Amino acid sequence: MAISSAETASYLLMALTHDSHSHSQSPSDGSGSGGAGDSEDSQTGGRRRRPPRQKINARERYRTFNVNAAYEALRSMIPTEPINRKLSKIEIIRLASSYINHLSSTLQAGTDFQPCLLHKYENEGGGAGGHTRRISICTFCLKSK
DNA sequence: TAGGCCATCTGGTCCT
DNA sequence: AGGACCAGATGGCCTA
Repeated sequence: MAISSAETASYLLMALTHDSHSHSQSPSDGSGSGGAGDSEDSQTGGRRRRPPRQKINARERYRTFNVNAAYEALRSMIPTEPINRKLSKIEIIRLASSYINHLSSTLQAGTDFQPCLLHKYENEGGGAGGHTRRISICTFCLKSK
């Protein structure tokens, strides 16, 4: 995947507009890496004839591309160390959620020094409950100094 | 080498 | 009817 996202986008758009008549090579046309790989299906031995899927596949690739672009946009808003640390999609979602909580606590607490901890204590009356509670340490609180 | 992650294909369902 | 969205299946790549 050494292709820039701009190139990928234009390629996907091309694939969409010129929908399907190209059985030619492309990063993955027809049978990429997954699935049954027989999008043509009816070759020599095949009896059934399914409608061509290239156009639908191209649309799905374009949709996936847009989803990934959204992931990238979200990723760019999450501070990490190092700044360009690779995050999986599930990490992006979890960290983004956590970061939103952190920012929200920062607003409520009026400080950016461990706001999540402060906010938690304010909300819960400082731990008057009798039983021990687990204190979850916010990743972003740990980093802030 | 196993496990995690990902892209792609595909069929189903819902919506316009 | 066609497109968007989704989930399952599958195979490739990468890392511990």
